[in-house]
Amino acid sequence: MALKIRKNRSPEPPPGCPLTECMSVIGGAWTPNVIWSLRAGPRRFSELRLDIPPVSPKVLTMRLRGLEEKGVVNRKVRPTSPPSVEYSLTALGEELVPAIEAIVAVGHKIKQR
Amino acid sequence: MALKIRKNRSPEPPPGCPLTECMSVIGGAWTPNVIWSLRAGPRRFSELRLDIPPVSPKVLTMRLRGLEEKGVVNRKVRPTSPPSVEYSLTALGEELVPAIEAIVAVGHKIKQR
DNA sequence: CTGAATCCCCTGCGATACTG
DNA sequence: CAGTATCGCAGGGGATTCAG
Repeated sequence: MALKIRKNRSPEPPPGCPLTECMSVIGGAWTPNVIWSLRAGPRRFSELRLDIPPVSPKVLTMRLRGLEEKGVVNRKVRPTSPPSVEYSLTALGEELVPAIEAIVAVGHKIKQR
Repeated sequence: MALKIRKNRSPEPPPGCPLTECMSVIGGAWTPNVIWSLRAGPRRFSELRLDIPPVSPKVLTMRLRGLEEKGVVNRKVRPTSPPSVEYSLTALGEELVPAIEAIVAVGHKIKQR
């Protein structure tokens, strides 16, 4: 009965390719903005929301969690009375700042047309 | 009547932001691979397909068209008997090679973990 | 050979409301 | 403050087929 087995379905380029590997890190919506914002120093959750107004808390959380588990950002919970959580770039996270900078630089060039 | 006008529906960060601007260029699936492939020199349609096997012709065309209209690649039709089209990076296109390189470099770092 | 046209599924993301 | 839960839609991208 025409049982199509499930065509490969590889929505993304082969994992293992460094290019793809990194794109999966910065590819999500708002991700570059988050990193860009963190680049200047540690930021709390709500501060990030202020830095990037249109992002919803859900997505911000998703990005932060994703980045955390990829070792790009640190999540430090401060046991204060009003809970506060501080996010910062790890060493690895710092590594991709230049990449983002390169992207921003090209962005300028593109805008100029 | 609580008519919330807003609802902006801005699936993407504000256009005008250079970061976003560039991400919209290299953000599509396979786009970085295409640029990466073109980096070494001009390539024809089918050559690109060989370079990036899993990409479908439809998507490849979409990417190429998108990149063309953003002034990143040149499309040169050769009026040969079997039609052949050559794609190459424009000056602007060359500009974003470093960005991709930076991304690839980070990709390596990430893989090493 | 280089695409254009179709179909269709899947995920990502937005919005909103609720909790510790 | 810092998230979590739920819902829903739109669009991106895969497969396949047709055309100049």
